[in-house]
Amino acid sequence: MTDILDELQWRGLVAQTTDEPALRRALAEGPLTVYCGFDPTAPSLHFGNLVQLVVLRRLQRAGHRVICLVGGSTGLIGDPRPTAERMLKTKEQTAEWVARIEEQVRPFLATEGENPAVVVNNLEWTEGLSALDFLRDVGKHFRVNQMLRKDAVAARLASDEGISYTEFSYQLLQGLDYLELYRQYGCTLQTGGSDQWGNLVAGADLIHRVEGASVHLLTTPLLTDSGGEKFGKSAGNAIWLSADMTSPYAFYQYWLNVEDASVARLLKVFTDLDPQEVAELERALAEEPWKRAAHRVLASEVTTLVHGAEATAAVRAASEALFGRGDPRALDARTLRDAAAELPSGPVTVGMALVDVLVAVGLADSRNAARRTLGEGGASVNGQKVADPEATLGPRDVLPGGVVLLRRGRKSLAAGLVADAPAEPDDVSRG
RNA sequence: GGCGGGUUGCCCGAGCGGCCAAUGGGAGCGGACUGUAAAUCCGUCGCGAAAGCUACGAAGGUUCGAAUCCUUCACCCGCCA
Repeated sequence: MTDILDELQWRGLVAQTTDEPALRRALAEGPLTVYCGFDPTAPSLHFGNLVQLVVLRRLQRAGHRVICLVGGSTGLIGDPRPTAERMLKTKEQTAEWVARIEEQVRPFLATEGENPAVVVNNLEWTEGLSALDFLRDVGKHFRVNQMLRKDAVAARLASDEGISYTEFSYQLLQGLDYLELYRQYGCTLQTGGSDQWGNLVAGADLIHRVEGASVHLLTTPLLTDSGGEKFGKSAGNAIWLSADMTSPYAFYQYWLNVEDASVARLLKVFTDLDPQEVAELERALAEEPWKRAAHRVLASEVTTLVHGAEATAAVRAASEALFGRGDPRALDARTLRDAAAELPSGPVTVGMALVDVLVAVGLADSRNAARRTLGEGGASVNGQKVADPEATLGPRDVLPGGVVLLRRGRKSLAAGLVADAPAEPDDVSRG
């Protein structure tokens, strides 16, 4: 599989492209310069951005020049969402997030060596642009009729929320980015999620009008599960790439728990496994689903990509210790402490009501919720179900290492940490 | 600038003086079934042990009593200019 476009297609990463034969030819003929933009809508990139990062990564490996654009200016405006107007963030806030994202993106791309990826910020060419120049030089090339056709814009016009002029203008800014990168770097391919198609086209059209050149576009499909839900949410929260927002443990667990029906697809998208290897894992999944071999590979590979091999090893060890069939009370202090370090945790004390313990370690949002969980038989201490809402933490619940393993439901684990583990003669921690 | 409509819990959306912590759906959470999967079924879903407190865009007011009525403000939508 030498053709990069073929590979991207096989991996399920191509939703739409401009003139496909032309794009294929251009990719084959020599290094192309490609860019993808990331707007700073949060202090970290998330699951959805990871798809774009792996596309860039593959293109770079195939020998193409990669530009990663961080939207210091577009982030100040906001890409219209179909549902509702965004809240404007302060310029300081945006600048801070831009800085974080610029750093976050680097490990995914080779930024040194013979074909280094370039990271740019579109504020560079928009900050000094006057409103008049913008309207004359950029605005004049856009037809409102066409802008109205963009899905998100159309949805907003149809809703009772409407759309501000600010957000309506977004596509001009993004279009300008492509033109700028075309001029500065000879960039002729832009990639993005399929929901970005309208924005990408805006740039390609602008280049066509202003420079008379035809440039390429490629979008990736939205990844959804068998219920049609977007991937990348866990319990309603986004899966972030930043370890402080989604811990490596939670990240690994997310992938490990992906529904069977989607594992093969995700392996193709996010790992470098070849068709044989994927087929092999698919067979393993069909024949011995309980072993979750494909899930394990997926979770390990992606966690390694995002958090590195070391973090992955720690998280795998913790997962295996905690979800092994054995009784957690049989684990030694060191294993317990290492595992606990990967979990959400909180300080607890002997004698504390279990209700408070669940809140302290973050397994319940309120004491009411904790009580409910207990009443529903959904909580366990060190693997033993506890259904009594009045229960308290006893000295015997403290495992070696001063750790108490709390579980809510099937798979939400947390660790209670006893500050001064009461000296249990035989097995208490060595520090 | 004028006239009319709107702002309800995570989301959608009912309620239009007490029976409303607020119908219904979705999401979420827990249980059963399993494989830390999917589908399905059941339960649950503001905070508080309770008294009670906080909540229906914001602030005031009327009333024994307001999400529901009045006033002002903010924001959104539509039509007219």
